[in-house]
Amino acid sequence: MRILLVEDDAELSASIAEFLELQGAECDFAYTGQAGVELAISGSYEVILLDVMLPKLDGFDVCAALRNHGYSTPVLMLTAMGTTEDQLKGFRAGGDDYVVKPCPMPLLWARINALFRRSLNQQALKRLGPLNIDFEKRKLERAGQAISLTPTGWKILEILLSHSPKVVSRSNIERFVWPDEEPDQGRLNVHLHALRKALDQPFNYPLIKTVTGFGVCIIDDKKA
Amino acid sequence: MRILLVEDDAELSASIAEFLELQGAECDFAYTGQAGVELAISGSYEVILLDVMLPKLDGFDVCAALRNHGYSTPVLMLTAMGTTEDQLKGFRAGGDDYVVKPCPMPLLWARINALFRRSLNQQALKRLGPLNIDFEKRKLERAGQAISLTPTGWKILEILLSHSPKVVSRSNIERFVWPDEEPDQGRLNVHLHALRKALDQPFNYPLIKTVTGFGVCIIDDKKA
DNA sequence: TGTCAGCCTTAAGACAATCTTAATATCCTG
DNA sequence: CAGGATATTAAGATTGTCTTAAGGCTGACA
Repeated sequence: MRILLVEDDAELSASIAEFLELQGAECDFAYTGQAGVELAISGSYEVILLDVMLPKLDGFDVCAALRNHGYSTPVLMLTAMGTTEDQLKGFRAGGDDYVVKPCPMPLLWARINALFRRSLNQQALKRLGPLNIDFEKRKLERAGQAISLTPTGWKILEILLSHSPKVVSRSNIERFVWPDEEPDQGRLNVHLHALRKALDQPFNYPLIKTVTGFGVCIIDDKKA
Repeated sequence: MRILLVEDDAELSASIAEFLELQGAECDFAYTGQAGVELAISGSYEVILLDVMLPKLDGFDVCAALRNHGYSTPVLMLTAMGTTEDQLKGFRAGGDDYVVKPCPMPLLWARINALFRRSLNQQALKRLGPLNIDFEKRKLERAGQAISLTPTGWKILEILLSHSPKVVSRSNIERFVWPDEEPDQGRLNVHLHALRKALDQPFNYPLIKTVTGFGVCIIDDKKA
């Protein structure tokens, strides 16, 4: 998971980043609101952590700026203040969640994951080539033909779709499907195989491709 | 990874270097800002650690000087001061990150790696002459024709591109591709050859050139 | 409470891609 | 032209991925 951390206190920033990277996230920094906006627009982050108290452009401004630019990346507001008014202000600016510093790291991580999960699910209805996906109803069709998946199959499909057409590493899939467990590629391989059996095998060309050494991706591409 | 450490406290310098070398990095020293600038310009370092408090030319000056010379090597500022103003000053001079001393070595190492990784990813250079490179999709085209690479091939291409048009020494390539292993030019030659076979051989002129005694580089230049 | 179906995990072996080694050839530089 | 540096090739080792099957777990339901 790629996270953008916008926080002017370098020390705090460092300790948060250290923790996030320990969890396997990739963390970029911005130390000013200005830089935050620029990075958020250029880079592709899955979640943005945004300190409220920043010089000049504060967290609210950054968030509002992003939303005005049409960016919907989930934003988690970080702040030392805990009053209701501030919270409301944060949400009015388009923040998706709100955490009061200092907060225990595991809590922060949980909130980040919740946000990420939610943002993925917002793609209730999706299409990819011959695929029709409805995450809410858990209905899936390829070329008009219904396909049924197991819960794990859905999760794998979910993360593959959300990154398509990029390659997703096996370890990222694992972290997404089994967030609190030891990595174990064995089972992932089995589930991947099951997913392919349901999604690709009955049809004329595969959507799920493996890129040896890097991971897998889902693309609608008859050749590749 | 080659790191330049610019720090006037010889004792601190030594202890940092000891740790870095334990992690497999190669560490050069400068004890004055002056020497730091010269080394940074002559040698090719992947990351520069820069103490802020230096006699005469201080860290900010060194960093600014480098940027003015067109050098974009990532700079990690080291300092005992932790105020917001100092941080801002560091960043305005073009520093990429900021660590407050004393900081735990593993944290320092994490930041160095994060910087390094980011600098590689910032290859906005997704193109080089007839080459189209997409690291996220792991897709590569030359003159519109798809080329597939092995993981090692990608890594070599990555470091060549990130230094282009400069020559990259074989030992630097090795350190990048096999960070925790003994150097062994044998295999590097084999992989280089494979890369050329995929990238150059099927086409009318080579992009990868060897500069005997110094290393190799990737340039789009039909003559040279 | 016992049974069953669906799902998940483990394990083992097959297969494929990639890597390394090593032996030999060729190229450069002084 | 000699010697080191680089290139080439092929075989064998290693690692990554796929496939299958058996057994375990869990929740629904009688």
